[in-house]
Amino acid sequence: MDVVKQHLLDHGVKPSFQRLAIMKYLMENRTHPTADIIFQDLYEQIPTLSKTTVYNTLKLLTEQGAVLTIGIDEKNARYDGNTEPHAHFRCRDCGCIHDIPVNTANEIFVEGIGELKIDEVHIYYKGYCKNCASDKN
Amino acid sequence: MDVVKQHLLDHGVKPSFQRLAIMKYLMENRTHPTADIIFQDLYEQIPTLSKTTVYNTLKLLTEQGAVLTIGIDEKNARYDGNTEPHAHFRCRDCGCIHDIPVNTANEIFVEGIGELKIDEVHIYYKGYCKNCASDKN
DNA sequence: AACAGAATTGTACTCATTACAGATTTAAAA
DNA sequence: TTTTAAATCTGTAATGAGTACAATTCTGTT
Repeated sequence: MDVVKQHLLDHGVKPSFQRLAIMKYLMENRTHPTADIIFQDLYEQIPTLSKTTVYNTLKLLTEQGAVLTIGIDEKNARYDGNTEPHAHFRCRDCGCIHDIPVNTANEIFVEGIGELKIDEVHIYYKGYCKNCASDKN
Repeated sequence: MDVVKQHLLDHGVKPSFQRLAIMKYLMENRTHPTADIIFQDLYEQIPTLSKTTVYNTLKLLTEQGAVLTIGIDEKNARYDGNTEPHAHFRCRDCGCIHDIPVNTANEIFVEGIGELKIDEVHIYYKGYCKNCASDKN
């Protein structure tokens, strides 16, 4: 069966036309897009798509764990179809976002957390990417 | 000399009346407040204070490394007068934010970052605080 | 086919943050 | 001390991501 459809079903999300399109987009585009970029791109193929649906769907997918919402960009939320544990880097100059292979799952076991019930960890790196760092000589 | 004034000078910030008030507030209130909360509280003592000044000052202080801007809350930016390396926790229920004693400075040395020049790391934990976890029984 | 509930759509709205231009303060020169 | 320019601060208006909501469409079931 379709990988995208199966992914939604695995996370208890009924695979509607729009949900499939958005999930497929995130699985094929590992660019950590904003909701608006997803909307713009999909709107070309699906002219009946509403921006509200994109927001609603991304919220649902995040709640069900089918998608990761990333808060590394102060301006907009970014979305990631890769839910395997990993960290993120963002360039201060060009704003590009890269995956960083850190097993964030290990980070959940922390000293000195008292009685906090931690269930999620986000690690955000900031700095300059290869291109932007070389621009600065 | 005044600790607050010295802190600003150490970070190359000219210690104006407003800047001192905002920096002092952040050093005395380790509650990770929003810009609006800072404004509300200081406005009682300084009725001439402008919200724009609070935003401008927090931006300046962050750029100069005198203050940390925290992105753990999707709604608003939070500010922290403690610039020593540490991580943050936010409760999904009540929204409270706690410091977590993790030496984020160590996290800067990561495998597989390619040629990225990393200069800052943020670690955000999410879950339920002691009070909110017990409410759920 | 008819109905009920779920999903989608479009518009109006909220509200954190920023832009901007005018007023005020600072600090140093004359 | 007065002058002057730069820095800082202020208030209002604008921006723009995200949400509320009510109307519409779709889905699956009797």
